[in-house]
Amino acid sequence: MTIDQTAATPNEPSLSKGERTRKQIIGAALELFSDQGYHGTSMRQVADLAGIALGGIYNHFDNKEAIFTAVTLESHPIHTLLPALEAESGDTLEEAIHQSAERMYETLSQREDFLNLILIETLEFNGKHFPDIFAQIFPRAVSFSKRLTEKPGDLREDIPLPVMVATFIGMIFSFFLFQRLFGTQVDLGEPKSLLRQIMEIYLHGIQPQIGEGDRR
Amino acid sequence: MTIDQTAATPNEPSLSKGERTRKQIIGAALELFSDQGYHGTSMRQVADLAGIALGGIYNHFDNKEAIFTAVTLESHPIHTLLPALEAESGDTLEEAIHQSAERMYETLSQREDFLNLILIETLEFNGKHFPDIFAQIFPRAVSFSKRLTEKPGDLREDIPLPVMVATFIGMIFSFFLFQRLFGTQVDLGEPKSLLRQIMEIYLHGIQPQIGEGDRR
DNA sequence: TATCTAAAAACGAACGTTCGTTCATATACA
DNA sequence: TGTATATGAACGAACGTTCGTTTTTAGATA
Repeated sequence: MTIDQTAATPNEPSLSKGERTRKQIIGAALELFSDQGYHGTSMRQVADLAGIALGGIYNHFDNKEAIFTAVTLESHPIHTLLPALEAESGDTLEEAIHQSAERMYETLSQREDFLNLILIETLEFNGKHFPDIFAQIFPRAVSFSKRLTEKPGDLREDIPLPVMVATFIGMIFSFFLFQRLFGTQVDLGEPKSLLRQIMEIYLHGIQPQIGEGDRR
Repeated sequence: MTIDQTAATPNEPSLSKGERTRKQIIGAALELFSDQGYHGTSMRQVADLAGIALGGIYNHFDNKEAIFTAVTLESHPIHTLLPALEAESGDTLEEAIHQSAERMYETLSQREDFLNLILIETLEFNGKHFPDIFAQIFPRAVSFSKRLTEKPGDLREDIPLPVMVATFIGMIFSFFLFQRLFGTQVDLGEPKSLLRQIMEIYLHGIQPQIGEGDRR
């Protein structure tokens, strides 16, 4: 296959027409799937929102599930979340944790679809695509945890590092889930201070039980 | 396909015929919904699994959503979970937390459907039925937290009690979610000891930072 | 206990609709 | 001009629901 050059393209997008439509379809699908679930979304809805005729979708995707797979792998909001987890910040362990949590919060609250896509994956696909997603997450989570251990502030030795990282992610996750489930029913205060309190609970468990010299 | 009822509802002669089939329908629906989601489950599947003709369902329910509502309110696994949360145990705060978590773990691991139903509720119904469910949970969670404060072992004063309880529930919840998502990908050790470690993280956040005990 | 009977429940074909997908055809682009 | 893309009607299957009918149930009568 020859690589089409077309260096004289006047328009700014280096994307071909087909690639642009493809991205439109993925964008529409992401929005609809995360809103109504996979089985609750029809191809006609995707076509309408993407501004394309129904049949045209099949010029870009073999079938409905191929669209979901593409959304999962190419446009999954996890990609916007990971940088938030990774970004360097905080001199001490406590600062790093709090700031990491806060960044994840800010990112996640702008991407409601993130939680939804994970739920779809779990519920409607039984985690079918998770190995692929996980392959992207894992190395970065490892590097995040490595960086943690380099901060001043000791970690408990009776709890493995991966468990600590998983618990951190899990707490942030359940923070959002809880708000979604019971947010209108029970008042736990302003989100940001709630998250800080939760991270306080997390923090003082991953430090030695009897205080090392650190003071916050 | 296979007609298997009687696992949860044996042929109880005290119930009228109609009530028995109604329970069969709810049981089949619970299983199917939690497996494939709401939109992913057809009335024919429900009828088959319940061992009843398609049309017969409508002698007991107005429509499909009425079945889901009935599952939510009458047969929701939350009802098997709450007693586990409540059961009295442990003399100290630490014992009570660990044992409560362990009981919830044992209950939840026998009811995979619990997590699923909550996900369906969140994703496909946007939490429509949660006010009703929450009304059942709330008083019991309050009494649980009250009992916590009566155990020997102090609680931090800079974090509200409801936040502590919500975090506890959230951590157990995310413990299951994490296993579901990444259980086959990452090894965090045997579930029971993992849960203990997570609860260790939780515990040493809700106690005073430097262990001096005076309160209440 | 045996018989009768109205209501409840079960049945499965059929309805109208919507589903995912295909197709022949038209248009746009390189 | 030839290929990629767009179109929307059409397809068969599956969807939730309805319907007329038959069977079962449970209480009243005897």
